[in-house]
Amino acid sequence: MPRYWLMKSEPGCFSIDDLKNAPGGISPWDGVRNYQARNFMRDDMRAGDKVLFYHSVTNPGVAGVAEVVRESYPDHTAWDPENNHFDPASTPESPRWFMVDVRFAHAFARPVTLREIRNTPGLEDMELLRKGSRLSVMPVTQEQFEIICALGG
DNA sequence: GCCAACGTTGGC
DNA sequence: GCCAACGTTGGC
Repeated sequence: MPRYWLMKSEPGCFSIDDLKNAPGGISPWDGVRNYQARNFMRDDMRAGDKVLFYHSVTNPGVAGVAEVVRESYPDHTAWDPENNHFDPASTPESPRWFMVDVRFAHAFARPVTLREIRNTPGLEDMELLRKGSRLSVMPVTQEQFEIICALGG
């Protein structure tokens, strides 16, 4: 049974086009430094799960769809002092942060904006819309996933 | 265990 | 740039 997620990224940092242009359209989803988001990736994501790729900050909205192709493994960027997401508390012997690999599936012809999500019946319960929500990795229902794909064309 | 201070996220 | 909301840290 495939399952469904929404993952946020600032397009200035990593956009859906960056994923599309990565080798094989595959990239690690690194840099997550929030325990709840980490737990979703580490404990619950399975290869084959579908992902709504959400662009935050600049024209916030869902830009397209990706798929989980590798289940969780340690996020080595946490071990690199030169990396923005360096965390000295994480070590190769005892990794604190984990990531998955995702593969580009497709980009929506028309991004589904946050405003549109807010105004579409059937999407009002999305975690994304919860006031103050900052989760960067969150589950969505199959119904929510399909409504957004239909809006995206 | 409490909670104030701080840094970050992210919409607008 | 502003600021509300949140998560983490660290003193006590």
